[in-house]
Amino acid sequence: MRNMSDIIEQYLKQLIEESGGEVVEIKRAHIAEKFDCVPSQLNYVIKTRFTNEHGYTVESKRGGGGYIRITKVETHSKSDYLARLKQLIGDGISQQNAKHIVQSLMENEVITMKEAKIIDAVLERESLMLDLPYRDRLRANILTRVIDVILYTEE
Amino acid sequence: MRNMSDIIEQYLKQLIEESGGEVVEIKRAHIAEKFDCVPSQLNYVIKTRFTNEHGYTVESKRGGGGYIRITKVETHSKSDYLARLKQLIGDGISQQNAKHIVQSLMENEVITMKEAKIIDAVLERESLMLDLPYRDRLRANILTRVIDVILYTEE
DNA sequence: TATAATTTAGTCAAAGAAGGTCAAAAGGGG
DNA sequence: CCCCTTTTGACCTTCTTTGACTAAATTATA
Repeated sequence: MRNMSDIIEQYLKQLIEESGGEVVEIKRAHIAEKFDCVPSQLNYVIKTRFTNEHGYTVESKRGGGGYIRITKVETHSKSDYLARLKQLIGDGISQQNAKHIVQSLMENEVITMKEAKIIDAVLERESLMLDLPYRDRLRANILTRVIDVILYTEE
Repeated sequence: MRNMSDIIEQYLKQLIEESGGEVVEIKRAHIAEKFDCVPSQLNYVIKTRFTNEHGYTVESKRGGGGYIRITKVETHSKSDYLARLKQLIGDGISQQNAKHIVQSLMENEVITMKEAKIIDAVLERESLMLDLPYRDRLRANILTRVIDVILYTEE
């Protein structure tokens, strides 16, 4: 791991793993102290690596007994999971968020790495040949249809 | 060796060799300092000597903890065939012809049925949201890039 | 009980740390 | 000499780190 944010990301994922793979609750200041960084770095890590597109939900509470709770979104029902992704995509999506979704699909073993690479390649801005905001609309349209294919394809 | 670029090329290949022959990860600024050249010379070396055609894949990340990773990939055994398909596609292709190409890829076991369905879905006119003749150009562009991924993806 | 103090977490923008691009200048081989 | 390759540097984009300021909950106090 090359930087603090990556290290913290790994640490949090490990905590989730250890606690049954579903959820983890932390104290921001405590983690910050453990890794000798400012508390707001935790917010940065969460905002860039534990988004909905990545398949996580984050809740928190301030004040005494405050916490940050990161929950891994349930993906056991494939159709629910894919429906949720379609909702996230909506009618426009950035390349970055699309990549996060594809990554999530792969981590949840809905697609293979090769399939992920193919889909990623399709969704790159250089592939789509359009300017914003049309490009994000096109990307959303394509990705949604790909997800439908995945949903209706027996393996 | 007569020039800096050749020397750096050899050095990087040696690094790959030493690390098991597959991959090397460098810091651009660090290598530049070692060879006393400007950092962008590394980009030149990579762009001219570590391309896909040369059998390498390059990834990188900016910011703190950034890196450049060069991976040696085995080019696909069916590369002649894939090159021919790319030529066939040119800079425009109909949905029907695209389907034929995807079918051919599957029959030649270059892609699986699921991969074929995904690619087909991407290339349908309803996915591409454009009117002719732009749609056929977009389809050609996407399919060409997909073939490149297949070409340079380890199986 | 209302208010003040304390304890958490959130936001945002600036600074820092890489790598990328592009085009001009410099070299070298025919 | 001419053309192609290499070298160089100014400027750009992306990602990370940091800290000042803000907001919300809880706890202590008048």
